[in-house]
Amino acid sequence: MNPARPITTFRLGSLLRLQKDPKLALQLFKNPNPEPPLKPFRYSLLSYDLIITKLGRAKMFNEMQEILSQLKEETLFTPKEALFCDIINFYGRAHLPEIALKLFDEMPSFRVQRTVKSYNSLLNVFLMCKDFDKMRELFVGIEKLGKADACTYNLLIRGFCASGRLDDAFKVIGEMTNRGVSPNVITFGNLIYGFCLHSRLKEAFKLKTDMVKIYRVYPNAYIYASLIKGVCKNGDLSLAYRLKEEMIRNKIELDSAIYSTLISGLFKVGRKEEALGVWEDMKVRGCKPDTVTYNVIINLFCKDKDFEAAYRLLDEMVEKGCEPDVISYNVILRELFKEGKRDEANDLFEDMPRRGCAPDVVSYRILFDGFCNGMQFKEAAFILDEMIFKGFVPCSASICKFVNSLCEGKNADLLRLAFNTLEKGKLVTVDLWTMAVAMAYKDDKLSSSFNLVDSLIDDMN
DNA sequence: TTAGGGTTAG
Repeated sequence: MNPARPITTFRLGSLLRLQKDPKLALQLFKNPNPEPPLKPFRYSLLSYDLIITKLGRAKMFNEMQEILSQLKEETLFTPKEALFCDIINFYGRAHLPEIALKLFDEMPSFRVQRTVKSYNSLLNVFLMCKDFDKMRELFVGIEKLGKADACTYNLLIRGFCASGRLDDAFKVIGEMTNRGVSPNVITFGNLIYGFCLHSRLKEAFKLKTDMVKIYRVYPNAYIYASLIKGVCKNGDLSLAYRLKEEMIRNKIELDSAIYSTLISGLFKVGRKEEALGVWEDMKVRGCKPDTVTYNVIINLFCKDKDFEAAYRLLDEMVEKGCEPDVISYNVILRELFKEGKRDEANDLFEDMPRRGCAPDVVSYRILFDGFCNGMQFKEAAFILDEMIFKGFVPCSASICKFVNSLCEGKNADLLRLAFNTLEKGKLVTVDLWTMAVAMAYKDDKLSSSFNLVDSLIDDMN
């Protein structure tokens, strides 16, 4: 960097935009010029927006709070409400609803006027966290801020659907129209999605008719996707095809979601060739497959034990700039284990970070269960330790099975190691203790068994 | 980025 050219307010914005690493971006923000400045650096609102959203996306909340405190002291400009919507959303995704609420309450001290937009963002946080009581409580309090809009009611509908209260969800339409808010295509989409999810297809289709007849709102691709998935789950593939034809007739674009649903539905009922036909048709019609579509096809080849084809698809995704995600890998990992290709699976798992994809809780569970089923308990213990260290938890049934196997195999060393690991994750239950103690007593060498129990207890303390 | 669909498995 040329020291003769100090970084200006404007240039900091451009540099922040380019810096992908949030830590480096923060460094740059805090110290734009290495030389001690003659006068304090003047930040732009854009720089604040960029650094705060970068830190929020990276879940670097302490650092983000620090910048927010600094922003609060700026008097030359007032931040936009949209920035606070973003931050509230970041806290929601991190399952920190109380902090989101606190920030919402503090907005006026940033000289930001709260409207129904930030209120809806907050409502969405409690929806994400499945705190439906709190949603209801917030909804009752909205009058203080303004009028609930369609988005507010749509969030409420999702809350009811998520808690299985479909009839209450349906009643929201009446409530909103009574208050002069018109239901929109998202309102009907949410309801149809809920009905389809609970296999109440008749009501879903009735709503699709009524939304047009009564409200003059027309179904879009989102709604067709829910319906197609619903009828596929029911095994009615001909109806799924008819819905697709109806979309073409109504000039609704067949997007990748529609194709993913159809291909997946066809494959699940054993119509593999037809599924591959739709996959070809999709490409012929110029609809670009995305990560989800590729995942559906990868799943198809994996279930067919054609791992070479699955790997080829992973490469094709990278070539086409459509990055494989954790599901792409989990699909392959699961099938590799099912086929007993545990070494190959482990290699792929270990290669994931290099390929730019961090394993998630599902990946770890696949490995842990896979090694247990293959009686590779040492490897299972190793994965267990790694996953618990990362804050992921195995299924309780898997832990039980694992401990049971170690007991049956009288594998005292691994058992001690496993208890140690499980304790770190606070996962040792009474059942597991009972199993270990029973094993100790069953052993004819009673004295050494007491030693085992003692050492298990010692390790805990 | 105020709200919605489709893929793993459970």
